[in-house]
Parts: sequence; C-alpha cells; structure tokens
Amino acid sequence: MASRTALPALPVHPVGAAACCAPLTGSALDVAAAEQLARSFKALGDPTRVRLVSLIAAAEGGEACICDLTETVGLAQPTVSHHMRLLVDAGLVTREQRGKWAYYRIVRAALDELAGALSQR
Amino acid sequence: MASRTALPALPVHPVGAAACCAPLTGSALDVAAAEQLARSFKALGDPTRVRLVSLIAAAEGGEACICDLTETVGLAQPTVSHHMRLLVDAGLVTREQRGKWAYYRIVRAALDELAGALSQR
DNA sequence: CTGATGCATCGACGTTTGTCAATGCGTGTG
DNA sequence: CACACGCATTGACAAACGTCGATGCATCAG
Repeated sequence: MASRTALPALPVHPVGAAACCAPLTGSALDVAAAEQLARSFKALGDPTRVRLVSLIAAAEGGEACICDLTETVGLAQPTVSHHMRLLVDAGLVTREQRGKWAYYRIVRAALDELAGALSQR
Repeated sequence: MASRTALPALPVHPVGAAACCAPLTGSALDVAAAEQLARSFKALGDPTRVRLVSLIAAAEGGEACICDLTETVGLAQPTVSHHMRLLVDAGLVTREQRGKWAYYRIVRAALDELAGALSQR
C-alpha cells in the first residue's frame, strides 16, 4: 500500500485544496473517496481499538506487542490479535515480527491524514 | 438562525468533563474517553454518512434538508433519515425544523475536536 | 376541512461485527 | 530433539448495523 491515495476531506467551507488531503468539508466527496475515509474511521469506531492505538502510541519506544496489550485491555488474546489486524489493514498501524513477538507501531502519517480530512479548509 | 443561540464550543455529547479533546496519542486513554471517541468515529465509519456530512458541508448556506440528500445519495428516504439521526446523536450535525423541512448543519467544533484527538500532541 | 408534501418511526430482513475457545504455526530454550 | 511460549487463524454465536416498505405525524396549499 505504498500508493495510498490521499484522503479527501469533508467539505465544510470553500472548495478544498489540491491533491493531498482533500478536506472532508471542502466540496462534496465522490463515492470512492467517502468509502476510503469511512474505512479508516470505521477502524477507529470501536472503543477497544481506540484504546489499543492509544496504548501503542503511549508505550515506551512507541511500540507494543500483543501480550502487553492483551493484559491491559482485558480481552482474550485472539480478540486483541483480531483488532490489531483490522488496524493494520486500515493502515493506521504497522506490524513487525521480532523473534517470538510481534511489535505494533502507530502510522502517524495516517492519523495526520485523517485529522487533515476533518479540519477546516 | 433566529431560534437558538450560537453553538457551544464543545458540542460533542455530555459524558465526562474530561471528554474534551482527549489526545488519542498523548497518553493512554481511560475507557470512558476511548468510548466517547469511538462513538464519534463510528458515526463517520459508514461511507454514506461520510458523504452526507460532506454534502451538507458543501451545500449552499452550509445546510441541507433530507429531500436534497436523499436525491443525491440514492438511498430511500427512511434510510437517509436514519443516518442523519445517528450523526445528530453523535453530535456531528444539528437538526432544525423549519416548516415542513428539516435542515441539517455541520458542527464544526465536533469535527475539530476529533481532528485534535488525532493530531500529534 | 381536505388533500398533498416532507420526515420520522416501526417492523423486518440479511449482513457485518465483536468476542471467545480451540487449534495451528513459528521461534527460542532446555 | 522436544517442549514452552507468543501469536495468528478458524469456527461459532449473539449483538449490532444498513437497508427498505409501510405507516404515522405535522405542516402547508387549496
């Protein structure tokens, strides 16, 4: 997914800027853009996943493994694994296997892009 | 804009006082904050609703009624009504009845708050 | 008053989602 | 090599979701 298309923004005001980060509130989005945005938002539409993202971001070194997360959120390991997969699929988080452990990191650019889509243009 | 005073600064639901601008990536969120954030994100987690928000924001005068939206998104009127209710419940949009029509407006502060939660802290 | 119009609500439906226990797979350790 | 450990995958199930047609409720026009 190296070629992640720029997220459009919700057009609230004037016509949005150029390519990067079209505003959710700039001009009416086409269907594809809306689907792309909704995909990302949906990934953050569950309390557990919001906590997971928050935990990873706040973790030492900016990374965390499943075992740490499982312990904190109080859900079964497969459940946490499942949520992490959704977050990775949405491009909000990356996964790196090191030995027996899988380390997850936030993709700041993705969050910034979402923030940009929500911001006034 | 005669009926009610200007929109308050922090429109998103009344949960906790601490619900204001919880930074997703600052330090680990408590469960309540995560739930509050997830509620908003979930409201934007459907392509149709993203389009609706976008359409309202881009509409002339910054407002739109159900009939306009129904026509554009190509879904049944009850469906659009349903989505709008979810958006209103999430505090992302306001509803104002004027005569036979119901006019919807974006709550900028709510979107800004979400953007803030996503931004680097 | 009567009819038409714009929306919300209700009931129903197939689909998606969140969760878990059981199981499988790769990695390091004894 | 054999075992323990961390994690992903599978299968199952209840709950939530998105959609629609039918219906009800105001409001406006005649």
